[in-house]
Amino acid sequence: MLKEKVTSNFSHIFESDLIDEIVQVGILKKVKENDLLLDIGQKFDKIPLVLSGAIKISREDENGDEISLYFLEQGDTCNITFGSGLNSEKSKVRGIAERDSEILFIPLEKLEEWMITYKSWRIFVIKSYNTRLSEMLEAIDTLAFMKMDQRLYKHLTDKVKIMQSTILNTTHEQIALDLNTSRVVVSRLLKKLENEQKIKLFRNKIEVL
DNA sequence: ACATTAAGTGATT
DNA sequence: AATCACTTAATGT
Repeated sequence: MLKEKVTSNFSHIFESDLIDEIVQVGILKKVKENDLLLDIGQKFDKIPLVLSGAIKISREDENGDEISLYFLEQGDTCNITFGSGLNSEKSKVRGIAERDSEILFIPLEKLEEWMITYKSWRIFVIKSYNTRLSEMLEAIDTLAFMKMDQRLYKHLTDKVKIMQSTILNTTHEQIALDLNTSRVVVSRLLKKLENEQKIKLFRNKIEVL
């Protein structure tokens, strides 16, 4: 059953020997929406492969203000943990389950081993670094160049993609936290979007049209 | 019925 | 775009 899940996610990338190894050493963990998977400052000896669901990766400043950077989706891995893991550094980001998810944890030693034994693994790691860097750049662009109203709309549409639903069960307050702004600002801009017929507002609920 | 939480709004910086 | 100060609306106990 675990094997099927790994196969369906990775059979196009990994040779069957590697998939067998992944199934052998991987520890499957089912997490619920809003579960904390990895906190800032935490050490880790395992690497997560996302089999299903989505993980929100966020940063935090000295005052405890948070800002979400990007999401990990199925087939993704948190590559930041590769580098830091090998140097036994502490995590610089936080990972929270955005929805119910299945995560396969791989022990760090295996990763090093596979880097040598499996070409497909090397390629996977490099590619994953690449996509993560792209997402990072996108996050920077968003923060640096986009105004709050654009950022808000992007956030909503991103979330629709992640949740695979146009109905978002969230509050203005929660959105404000993700974007590191105030609730009042979010409320006003949402109202504007509603007037533009882009969304519909309810209590604890937003429908993106 | 009352308290709590979410959301709407004008005014000010 | 943020903050204050207040109102209104929805929901839980």
